[in-house]
Amino acid sequence: MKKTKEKILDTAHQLFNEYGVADVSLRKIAATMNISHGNLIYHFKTKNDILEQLHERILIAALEENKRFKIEENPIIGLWQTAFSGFRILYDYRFFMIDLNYIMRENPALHERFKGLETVRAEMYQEAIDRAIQKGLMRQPEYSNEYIQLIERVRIFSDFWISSSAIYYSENKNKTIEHHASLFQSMFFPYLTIEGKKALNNK
Amino acid sequence: MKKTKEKILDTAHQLFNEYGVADVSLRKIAATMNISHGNLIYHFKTKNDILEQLHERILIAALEENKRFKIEENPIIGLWQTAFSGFRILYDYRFFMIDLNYIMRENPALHERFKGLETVRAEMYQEAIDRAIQKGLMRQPEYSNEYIQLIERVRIFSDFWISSSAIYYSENKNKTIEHHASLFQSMFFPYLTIEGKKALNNK
DNA sequence: AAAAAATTAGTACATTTGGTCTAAATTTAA
DNA sequence: TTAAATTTAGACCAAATGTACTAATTTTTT
Repeated sequence: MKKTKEKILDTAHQLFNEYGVADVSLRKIAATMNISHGNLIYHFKTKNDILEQLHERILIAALEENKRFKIEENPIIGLWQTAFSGFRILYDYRFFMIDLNYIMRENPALHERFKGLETVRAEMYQEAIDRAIQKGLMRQPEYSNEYIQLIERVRIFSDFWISSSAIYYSENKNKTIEHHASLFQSMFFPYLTIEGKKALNNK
Repeated sequence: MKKTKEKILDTAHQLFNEYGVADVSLRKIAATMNISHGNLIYHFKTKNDILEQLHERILIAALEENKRFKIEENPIIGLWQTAFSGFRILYDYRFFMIDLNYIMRENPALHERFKGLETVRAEMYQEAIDRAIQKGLMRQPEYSNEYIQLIERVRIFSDFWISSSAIYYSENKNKTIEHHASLFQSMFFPYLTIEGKKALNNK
């Protein structure tokens, strides 16, 4: 009977998105779902425990969403697909990215975990770009760390486009995601070869 | 006799950088500087009042720093100079960028002000790029909104490189700033013409 | 020097929060 | 059906916070 546990996570998720992590207390969560404070504490001792569980949910959701795509022979398109599916998930859990620094500060374990995952992601990007160069879809680098810089800029964009949109836009979900997906693509555009661009237009 | 007022701002500034805005209370500020709580309240009713004053300080410091540079004939270099001088100031007030979303959420007036300033900045960037194209330093856009997208990506980078560095780096100030200044430049690199690149190397 | 204004310390109060504990109620297992 | 385990409600406490207020002290003005 883990219904309550799940409902706590659902409620916390919703309140975090609405008010920000810092402004939501365990008591507020309990009050919102009409259970006693003691009951909530029985399931989750601290807010950090809830955040860790929600982070697990994010990872699982992202993994699930990613499975829906078949393997792409064009590494750039494959990379975009992975990124976009992540975009949708993260938007649903946008409190996590908006309050990223706050969460990392309060929860060192999550901080380390998050950094580790980003390392994996960077390696994946590096491999995709290498393959794209081999296939003649992206040009050779003009200086040694050109693509390392691109990857880091892509990481920063991926980590903070939601924060940015929270400040500058208040549009609906789909518009916001599409807009930033387009921005994401535009980061790669100048590095594509003629063939690389052609391959995208045929899609 | 505004010594106390100034000292409150100094202390708040330092504590915000160290612990984050959400975790610093008015009482903590007063305790840190050994004045009574009532005294602090006399000068600043709320934390938002302090934040607004600190934001003023940021703007003034950025303006001052910017004056130190003479006008550049190369619009790209001019743009970089402005950006880098802003980088240094913002790093000193990094709490503001790290807790940007939190601050904007709690303080709608500051939120509007911040958005307004970003609009001005975007226009400045657009003008610099136009001039760079006219001078043959940057290439023509390959599609209609290519440079609008670049500018938005630059904005996101400028707003959040400090947040990113807080998560991924714990190095010293100068190294961090130099690293991200280099990343900033690399955003423009693929759009420069041969002449544009030459003009930079001669610097 | 005296009066007025500004600054400062200190007290008191209501709220919120995290944390602990107990007893009742409910569910599960024997 | 009864016993054991789990879940839930509710009370209690201590710490922190914002807010309001008063009185003392210091500074400035006249």
